[in-house]
Amino acid sequence: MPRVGLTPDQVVDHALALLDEQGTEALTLASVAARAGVATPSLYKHVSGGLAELRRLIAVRVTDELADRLAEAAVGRSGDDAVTAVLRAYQAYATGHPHRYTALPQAPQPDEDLTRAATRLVGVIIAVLRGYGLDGSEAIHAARTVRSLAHGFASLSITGAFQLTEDLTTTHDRLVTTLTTGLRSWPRPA
Amino acid sequence: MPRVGLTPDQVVDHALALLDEQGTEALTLASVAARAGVATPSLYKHVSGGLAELRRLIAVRVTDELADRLAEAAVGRSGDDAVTAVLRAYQAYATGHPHRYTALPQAPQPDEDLTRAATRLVGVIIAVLRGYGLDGSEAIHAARTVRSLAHGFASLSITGAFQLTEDLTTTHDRLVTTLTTGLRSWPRPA
DNA sequence: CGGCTAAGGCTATTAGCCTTAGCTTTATGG
DNA sequence: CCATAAAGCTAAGGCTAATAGCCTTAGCCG
Repeated sequence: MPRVGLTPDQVVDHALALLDEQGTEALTLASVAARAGVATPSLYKHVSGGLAELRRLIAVRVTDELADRLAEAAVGRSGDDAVTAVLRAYQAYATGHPHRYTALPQAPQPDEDLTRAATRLVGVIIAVLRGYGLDGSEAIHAARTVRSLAHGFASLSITGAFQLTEDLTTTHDRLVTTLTTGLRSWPRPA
Repeated sequence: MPRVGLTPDQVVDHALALLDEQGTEALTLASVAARAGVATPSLYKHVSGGLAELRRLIAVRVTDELADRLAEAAVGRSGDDAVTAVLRAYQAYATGHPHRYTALPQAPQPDEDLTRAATRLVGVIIAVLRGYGLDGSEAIHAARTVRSLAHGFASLSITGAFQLTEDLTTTHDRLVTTLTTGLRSWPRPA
């Protein structure tokens, strides 16, 4: 039994590869173990919480990835330009890695690492909103609106909920315009 | 073995009750069968496709319910008033039946009944959009935007993705305003 | 260099799930 | 009254996650 030399990060790597290739259904400890060249119970040496923890680790990793993409898209831009770029990056990530994106919201209990990653993601949005003069509570409400639009469109388009033949890119453009218009006229506290 | 006299609809009833009470994890054929007073394999007499079909039937039922609520909310209203009422009804249904709502998007393959129910739901939105003079392709894009916002906010709020203390109702109000503003200035084909 | 310890593998086992096969009973219609 | 179809059952197979306990490797420390 040659030692494979697995680490938690490598386990997550294998899990993400399986997720990308075969979807959420195929993500089982058995399949991850097979891919890592190890018996199923051996995974518990690295991911002691079993499947639940693996899913948590995946959510953290994916949230971090997404936050990276949004941060990259925002750099060097401001205002409508920044919001547009961030929303496009969001949608590009979601459609480019549909199974990863779908695996995101299944992390139930509030976890410290996940909270940190999510906070970073929200931070990017909040930063972009400063270009509209928004901060404090109104920036929070605006950021939630941004996330709702981005997530809703991503989620619905991934699951194939938009059945008609109209171009999705056009829909996304309209959606972005709606958002930027709303942000420009966002209520300012007195 | 006294005959229970089960029907597919009753199986779905029991499944929904379990879903409401104990969440998605607890929705198994075994638990549904126990609740119906029947051995697990007997369910296949009514839901021949097993768990997959049961989930499909649930999605159809929930989509129909949601469409009903939206239609009720829209009746007798128009314009911003109608959009506001529809979005509030949407969010009220989602938060009132979080597990049902979460069970919605897992229906993978395009099913005839599900398509019919979803079409009815979209129809309510399209009808409301006529109050803004929207029809044709632009109405489709606008309806997708409406769904994205409604679904995104519902999904994120149900899963607890909004962690800060700011009032969710206020966020929803802002979100609705953003949407109505966008609809009023929606691009009209020449 | 010897030995101890901890980590990373393994097999075996349990419990629970979905699903199929085949039998038995009930209810119903002719 | 009987035949048949529907609706229940038990049994069994194959999958999953998870736990328990054993063995071996690697590395460190005296």
